[in-house]
Amino acid sequence: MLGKTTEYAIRALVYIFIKNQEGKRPGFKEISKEIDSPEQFTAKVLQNLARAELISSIKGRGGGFFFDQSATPLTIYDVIRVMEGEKFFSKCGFGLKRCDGESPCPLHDDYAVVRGGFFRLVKKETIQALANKINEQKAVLTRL
Amino acid sequence: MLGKTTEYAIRALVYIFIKNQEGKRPGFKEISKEIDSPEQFTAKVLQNLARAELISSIKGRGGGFFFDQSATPLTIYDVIRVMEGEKFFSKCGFGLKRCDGESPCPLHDDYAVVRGGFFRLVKKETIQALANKINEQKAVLTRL
DNA sequence: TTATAAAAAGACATCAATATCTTTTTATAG
DNA sequence: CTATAAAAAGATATTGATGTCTTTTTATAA
Repeated sequence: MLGKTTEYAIRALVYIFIKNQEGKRPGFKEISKEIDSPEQFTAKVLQNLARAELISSIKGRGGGFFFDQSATPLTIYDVIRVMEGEKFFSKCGFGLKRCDGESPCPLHDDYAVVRGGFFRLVKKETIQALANKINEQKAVLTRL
Repeated sequence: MLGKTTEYAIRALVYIFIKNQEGKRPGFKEISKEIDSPEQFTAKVLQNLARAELISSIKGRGGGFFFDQSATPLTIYDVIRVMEGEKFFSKCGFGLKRCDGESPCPLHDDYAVVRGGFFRLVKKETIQALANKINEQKAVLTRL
């Protein structure tokens, strides 16, 4: 479903948020270790997230990654949009270049329902909500 | 969602079924032309489908691809299973190696619902049903 | 029995996603 | 200032998915 790049992004963001709550700004080495992702590749992912302004970063001693205090909760939707692009949510399940109510593929109607469910999920869930589940030990961030 | 390989497979199977209804056995050149897919690559996909016995093929003059008369309707699920492998339906949406009720990722419950919807869709829909939609002009097989 | 049509098979090519390595820039501590 | 810690950037490597080309096998028609 989601690419590894996006999975790393979501896991990294959750971890960053959790550490931020403790008043810390983790760096990419710590993050990649904790979320079980390749170090340098994770650095690139974090760069992209920072460039897209989903997080902020500070270079140099004592630097790292963090969410702005003022920031509103970040939806999974926003992360996917940045990492995979907007078309991710509209691609035809049957592979047609164009597919809509006008000229639908034979899966169109059924697929629209499933996709709608996915869309609602990612619009509802936020990095902060996921972090809370981890904090409350209702879910885990990694499993090796 | 699905790889191109799987998309080609589904479109090809629908086309083959439609032609079979007319008493014909299309070859890969005709198929790839009609479903807008690369010729040689489609030949490989069809080989795989034949090896997996989702369709049959006959070599030589007058040969081509076809469904056994006796065959029961073929679900999209079966096609995906052959093309993408069984794990396609159980992969964690968060990217964890292990993720279940026991030790869930923070997306697990919500994701299970969406995935369940997808699962039911592909278990319900069949190549034959999709072909009927095309025949009844309720849907299209290609759009260039 | 030979020519031809078609799928099967094998080898190779391309491209995007994923991953690593090295160098540069920036900030801070001492 | 200088050493050090950290992110940013650039270059390169690997891998898997996708795609192409060529040869081989098999069946049929003439």
